[in-house]
Amino acid sequence: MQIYDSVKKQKLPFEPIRPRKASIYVCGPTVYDDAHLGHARSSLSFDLLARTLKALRYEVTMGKNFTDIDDKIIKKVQETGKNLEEITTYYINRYQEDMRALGVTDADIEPKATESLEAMESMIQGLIDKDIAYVVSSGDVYFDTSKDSNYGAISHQVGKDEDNQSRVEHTSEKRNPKDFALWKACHGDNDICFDTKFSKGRPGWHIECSAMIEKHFSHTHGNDEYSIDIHGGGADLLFPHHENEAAQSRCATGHELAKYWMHNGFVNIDGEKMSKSLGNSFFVKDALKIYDGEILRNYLISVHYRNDFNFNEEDLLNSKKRLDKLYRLKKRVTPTKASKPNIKFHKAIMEAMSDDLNISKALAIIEEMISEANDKFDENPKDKGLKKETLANIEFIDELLGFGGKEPFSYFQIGIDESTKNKIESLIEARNIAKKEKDYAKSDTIRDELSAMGIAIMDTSAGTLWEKM
RNA sequence: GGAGCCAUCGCCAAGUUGGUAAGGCCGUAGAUUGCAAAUCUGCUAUUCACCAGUUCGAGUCUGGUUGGCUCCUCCA
Repeated sequence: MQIYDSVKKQKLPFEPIRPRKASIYVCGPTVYDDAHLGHARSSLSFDLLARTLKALRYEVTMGKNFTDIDDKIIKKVQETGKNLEEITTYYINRYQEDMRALGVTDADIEPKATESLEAMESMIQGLIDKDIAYVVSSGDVYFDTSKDSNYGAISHQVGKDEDNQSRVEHTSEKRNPKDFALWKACHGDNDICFDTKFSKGRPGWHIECSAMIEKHFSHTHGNDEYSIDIHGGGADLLFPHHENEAAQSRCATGHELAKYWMHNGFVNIDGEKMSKSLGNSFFVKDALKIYDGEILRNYLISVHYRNDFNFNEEDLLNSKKRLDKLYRLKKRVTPTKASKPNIKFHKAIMEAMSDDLNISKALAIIEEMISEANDKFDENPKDKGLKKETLANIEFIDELLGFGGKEPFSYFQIGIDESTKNKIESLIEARNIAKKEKDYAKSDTIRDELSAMGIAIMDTSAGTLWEKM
């Protein structure tokens, strides 16, 4: 397995800390709103990574956090009058609903920040004791970046000159402009805070990941050089979030946070960055109202995870056509029992995915498999051995890439109710009778009627089949 | 001001340590079909934004130009 390490900026062979084991931690969402397509893509990228590692027989432990204490959540609490837990539970549930609809496998560990406050407190206290962190008069606790000689190793973008036009706000009590908050003291009565030895307040954004990784993963790795194998997240998190995480953990624990760092690219909508200010945020929930989760998944994983993704309907439809082809092939082999996937096919796909998740190559290999199988079935529609193997191929695709797992006839009938189905069936029957009597005018009229209903039909050796267009 | 990324057929998009351009969509010609649809077959980039260099050889390396984009502030 080769993965691209965005810190070392090169593809590296994956050599886990512990043989045959892979620990992955991905930065999850801050739960103050519904998940948008960007969350989906990040989730999907690392889902693909975990699936690939599992297929390579690694024992994968996947962790993904929920940031459930944060300024924006508090703002929501104040706006709605609901309490913190009501809000975060609501959005966590909705997030999980969405990700499951997209076929994302649940993480093994899904820690919440509010459940890890002791771990954060002790990590911060440790840093204060070492004089790497300091408490200012307001009660805020800052990390002293000048105490970490490796600060900047992750993002490579910490300049030596302090007089650059950085947009970091200058707080007079900070020792260095780059210092960041580990703990924010509470402000006013409406604030939500927790008591600690240093002050009443709440955690800064970066500390939670460090603390949660330490809490949930460190015991599995003991005194190794690294806490976890792979740390992932969106490309925007590289700086400052991951830089700061790495610095805290390094200074608090004496070992590096992660052996490999991976970052996924952004989702743009019709060429524009998705953002609230542009009014083009696309929530997964809204997308799911229009498109089936499997179709969305298939589309969102079709571009390499490191590239930016430009979401638009034309490409989505293109991607859906590719999925349709897979399911039409599945129709041709249904019903049958799967045997074993074709060895060459299996190997080729695994090789592609082992190369830093080369999904484009994998998809191309699938296209070849589909067209080869169709070709053979055109010659011999009853090739039992091939049917079993083809089904096994498709099941393998489903397990590794997470699509193609539906019953093929129902795939083409998503969103059509029973009574419509019955109507379609009887129209097809009437058309077949007309065809038998060579009354083509009538049979064509019926076909037009069906197509007006959005139903396409196809006469095959196995009878007349229909699909939702 | 600083750090970094990208530019391959009408569209989406691969391209390993440099060796002579995957795949899909669209289009088109044919097989099949009562006609369609589905399926299959053929065709569809002497060329990789531009310029210069290294090399026997460069989409792939180096330098420069142009054009997009991201981060440095909450952000997947």
